[in-house]
Amino acid sequence: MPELPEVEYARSVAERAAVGRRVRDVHVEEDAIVFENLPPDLLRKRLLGAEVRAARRKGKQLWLEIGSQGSLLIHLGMTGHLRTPDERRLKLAADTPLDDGRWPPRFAKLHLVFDDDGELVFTNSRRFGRVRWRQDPRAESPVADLGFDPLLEAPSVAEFQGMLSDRKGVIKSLLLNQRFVAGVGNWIADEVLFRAGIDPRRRACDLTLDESRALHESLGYVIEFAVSVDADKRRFPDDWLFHRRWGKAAGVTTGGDAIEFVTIGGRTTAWVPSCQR
DNA sequence: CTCAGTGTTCAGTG
DNA sequence: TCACTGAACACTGA
Repeated sequence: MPELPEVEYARSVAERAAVGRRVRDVHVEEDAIVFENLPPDLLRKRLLGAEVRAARRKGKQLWLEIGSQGSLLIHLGMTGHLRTPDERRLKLAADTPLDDGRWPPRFAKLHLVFDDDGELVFTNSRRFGRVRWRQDPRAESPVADLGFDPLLEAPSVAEFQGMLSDRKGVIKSLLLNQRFVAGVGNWIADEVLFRAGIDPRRRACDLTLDESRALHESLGYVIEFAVSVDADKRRFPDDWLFHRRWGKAAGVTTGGDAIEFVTIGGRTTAWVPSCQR
């Protein structure tokens, strides 16, 4: 479930299953919310017989280039996945109770079948995900409105320090602002601030140069590590706050420091007052 | 039964 | 106009 590392994994799943293939069959669920203004017949017409040329991503936005006409732009929302029969077995079978082994999976919204008999399914149980058509995604909303992607185009430390000094909002909220940095969600924002030792309630422009540098470093580290293990949370390092903010292990870090919760920008924020100033 | 939630948008405020 | 905040959205699972 989708912050940048999960979306990057979904992109790689789509790349392996779809790129270089032609679409032989399309099943579209009737869903005016998820498909916005995209009528099922039109979507089917655009996809059928077309070749998938590439699978790309910026922030949490993911798109498949379809022939030379345009791209199928997908946002996973809070509960979206891209599934293939293999991927389901290999990685995510144990990941969510929604995955009970059936194929096509529950909550399938779009089901593509390719000329090599491969398949790709977009699922979305709570319907915050979106499927859109864009001629040139990078030049149009919402991709055009995104800030930098920390994996693809991270600014230098000096540039990042300058960007922070221009912002007077709360740092946790700024990290969640996709127009500032694309791909950071609630748990990554908390993890990054924990690692950098910064109180999530601080104003961005009040951070010292050392703190800004630490934040730049931790943003790169957390995202690159999570991507390197295919966003598999079981492989995240033990000392990450991630493992300690929910469930039975919640409440105390591996170092023995108390974890507290506060609402910032409408989101539950986990932080460690004794380590974050 | 109630409520939180790995996300985004939009109305309202300063 | 800009920056920012908080509510609303849809629905499952705890």
